[in-house]
Amino acid sequence: MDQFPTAYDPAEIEEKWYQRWEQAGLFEGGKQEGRPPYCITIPPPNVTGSLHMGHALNHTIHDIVARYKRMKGYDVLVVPGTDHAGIATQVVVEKELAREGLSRHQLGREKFLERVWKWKEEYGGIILHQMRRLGCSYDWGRERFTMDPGYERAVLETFLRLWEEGLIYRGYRIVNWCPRCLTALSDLEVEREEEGEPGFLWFVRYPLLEPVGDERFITVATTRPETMLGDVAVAVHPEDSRYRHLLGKTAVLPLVGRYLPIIGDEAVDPRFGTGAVKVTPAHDPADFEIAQRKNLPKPLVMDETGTMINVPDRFAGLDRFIARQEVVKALEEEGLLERTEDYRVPLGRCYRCDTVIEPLMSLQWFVRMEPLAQIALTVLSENKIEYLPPRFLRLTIDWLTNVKDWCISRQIWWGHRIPVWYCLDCNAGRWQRKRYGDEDRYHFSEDARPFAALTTPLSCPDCQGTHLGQDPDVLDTWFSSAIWPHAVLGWPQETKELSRFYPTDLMITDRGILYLWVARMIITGVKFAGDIPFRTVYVHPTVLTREGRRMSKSLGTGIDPMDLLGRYGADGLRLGLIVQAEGTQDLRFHEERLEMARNFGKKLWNASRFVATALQSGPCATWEEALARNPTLPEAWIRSRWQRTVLAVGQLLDQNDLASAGMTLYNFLWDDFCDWFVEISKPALSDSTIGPFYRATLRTILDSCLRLLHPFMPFVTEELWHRLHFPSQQEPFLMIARYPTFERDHIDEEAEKKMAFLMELVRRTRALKADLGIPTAIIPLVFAGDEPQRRVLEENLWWLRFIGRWQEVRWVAFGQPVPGALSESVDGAEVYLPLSGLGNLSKIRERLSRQLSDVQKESARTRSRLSNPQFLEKAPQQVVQSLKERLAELESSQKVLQARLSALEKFSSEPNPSPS
RNA sequence: GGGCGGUUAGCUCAGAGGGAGAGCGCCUGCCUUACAAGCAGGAGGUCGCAGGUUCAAUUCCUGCACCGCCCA
Repeated sequence: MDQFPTAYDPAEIEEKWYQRWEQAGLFEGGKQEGRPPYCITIPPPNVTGSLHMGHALNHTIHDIVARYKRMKGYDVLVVPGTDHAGIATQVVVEKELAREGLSRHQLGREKFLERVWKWKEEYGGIILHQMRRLGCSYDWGRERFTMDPGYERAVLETFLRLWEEGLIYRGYRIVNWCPRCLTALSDLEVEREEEGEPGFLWFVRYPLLEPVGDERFITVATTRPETMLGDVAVAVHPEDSRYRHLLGKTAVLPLVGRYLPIIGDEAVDPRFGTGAVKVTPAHDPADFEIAQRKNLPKPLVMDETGTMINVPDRFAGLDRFIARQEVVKALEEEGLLERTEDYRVPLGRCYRCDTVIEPLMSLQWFVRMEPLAQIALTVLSENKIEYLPPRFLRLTIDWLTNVKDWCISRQIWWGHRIPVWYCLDCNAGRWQRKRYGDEDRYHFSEDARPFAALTTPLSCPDCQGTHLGQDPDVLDTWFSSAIWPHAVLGWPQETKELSRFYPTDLMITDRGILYLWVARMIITGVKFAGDIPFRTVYVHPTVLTREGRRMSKSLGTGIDPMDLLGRYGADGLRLGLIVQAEGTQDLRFHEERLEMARNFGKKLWNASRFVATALQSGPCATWEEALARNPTLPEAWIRSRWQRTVLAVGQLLDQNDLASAGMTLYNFLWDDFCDWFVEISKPALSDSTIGPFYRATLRTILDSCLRLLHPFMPFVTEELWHRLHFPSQQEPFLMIARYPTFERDHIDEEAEKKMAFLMELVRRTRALKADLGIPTAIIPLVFAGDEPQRRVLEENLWWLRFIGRWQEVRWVAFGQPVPGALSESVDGAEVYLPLSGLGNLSKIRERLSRQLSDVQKESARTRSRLSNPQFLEKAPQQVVQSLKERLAELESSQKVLQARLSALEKFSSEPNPSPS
């Protein structure tokens, strides 16, 4: 055997085994036709990203499941990949350019895209590399990127099919607009402070065209006064008695002079401000809706850069925030500003550049969602997809039921360009060319006639003209990730991957993208790939800080998992993270759990080192020989406990309760195996009769536990498995060894009961000695018990003596006084510690009194319950019976405790008791 | 405003209609020949509050409070 180092260095072995696994092709899926397929496609992270704690947990789960299924005999395929992350990536490269004093417009679209690709080739692999360090056993040969040529084909195909069904349209809507990135953003790309940001609420008087009684104004409140220049109405709640008499009257827009009808609309919140609001359809989503309902015009007063347009000269060309100040100043001058209040303004900010988002009406492409949502609702209502935890199914159904149309266009360059063209001749007058720096951007008006094509068309299908202009927009990144599971398997081609691995089995994700991503995958999967994309959606907890706050780089609350990995090893990070991910709770990350996991790795290492040494210390029986023989009690016990662990871990993993599975292994290995069986085996190993069989048991159970634990801690288990050279090693790697299966024959309740008795005996005598302050002393023992107890004690004295530090054991009959001794009772048996000298008795007295009072309280409670006639009548007989038995036990132990206490008094009055 | 989740030991969390659990932390004693990242022993909780159902509620129901998330 190689030298077995006393210390265990994760860094070295992790690197080594990952390379060997990969070289041996163990990560590759789809190579074992004879086995049932099991497939997961990972949620593709942003190509610009690096691993954060959420990813670390997500991929720990992925890999535990993948390794478990592989060892269970599945042909496992995990497809990794990255998402091109349109805006995020574009911004990163733009920043790089800015450092060179360049802008993307100076470069031009094509050159800029070349730069982004170059950047992607250089840095885009970082996050996948970090997954490798975590130990992820993914099929790297099948890595996909959402802008790969094949994938792009699938994206365009999807667009075209939706187009042909008339599910894609173009129109004016309010979108989240970033005036710096010059693009629309999805809700997910907008960050909002829960409480809003500090700002003001301005109360502005709008003069009435004709006074109504004494009233000459209607006052509206607004947080964005500059947008008033685009007002088309004043609205109040139709039931609002304060304003009912003004409905149908006309106000005059200050600074502009436009006439504004005063209208009633249910959407107005009477509690906001004065209850009267200005209606600015092109710059507010709620106002847009009102304008739709009431057929009002929607004038734009701001362009895409946030500059004021179509406004009086005084404000034209001003930036929106300057314009705000100017408008307020002008209102003051005209005496129309009633007052100003401090106010928390609900603002959105661009998640990439932090610019304040402008709700802006703009011409965008949309997917008509209602008919598509129906597809998903059908499969969900048929329970074809299991959600864990199940409540997320209902939330998804709710979302789909009230789904809104999906804005899929983005005004950026990096992404899948929308495959739509316009004939410049046929659409003469419906387009204009605008210059942004060096960029020519075509703007096609709403009534321009587009056509879609999979590849760049050469001529107009109508006039055969060749002056074509492509729509400048690219698709929302989520449009391409919505087809991820079937697209990575080769769709639209009918690949053998698709037929073998689709539908996939598991989608592991955070709840944050349940709607924007998971629900959409279900839609496209069913619609285009003909079946659900995955059978189970596993929603794992969100990783929070120890204080329960979100982890984010900008808040400075983020923790770098790679740093943790360096300090605790990949195994420590994995186990330490997964045991925190219990239930449906969010996970408040505690580094202490990583410490626990790392200590456990060390414990496992040392236990294995012990077993290795033990195997060298004498002959080892084969497992078959060990089974053929009548086992000693500790052997029968540990086998039984071991099999219960095998059973529990398997069941827990099948239920995706990875945290409990991990802790079950932790507890068995640490408590039962290390603390008891390894200790018991020490005296056994030097015995030539049973030594060989103990070696066999140590070896077999350790082998089994390394297998059980491998999905959680792949590196250290693989290393140890090779160091120990188990005879069971038919496979070249633990990673592909067979996962243990439950063997009922080893379950031995009798042995467990007997061992529980002996273990308790050991614990009680140890506690007694600890209370006396002589924990390590080797002392004699007197025992009074029934025949079976006496027999089991006698048969096991060889190790009990060692483990309990008992000198000798003497037998007495029940009730026979043992002078000068302290006693404890276990299961009705009495054990006495005759003492030659006095330790400190106060602790014992304290403990006895506490126990006595506990028992007294408990028996009083039990007695009163048993004296309740209704309880006796209505409760199940079983319950009544067990309570009666319990009362008897309590009463007898009460007597024993009392006797022991009074003996103690006597004991302390004899200064020098001599052991009898 | 609507919906959902949570409230159990100092911390993080399991649990179950009839005797309160784990890990970490804490206290005490130990370098006992696998392991001090360890071993042994120990302390610590009217299970958020108020009602209700039940022979029996920390567990089921209702309301409330507080924390968090999602949607508007």
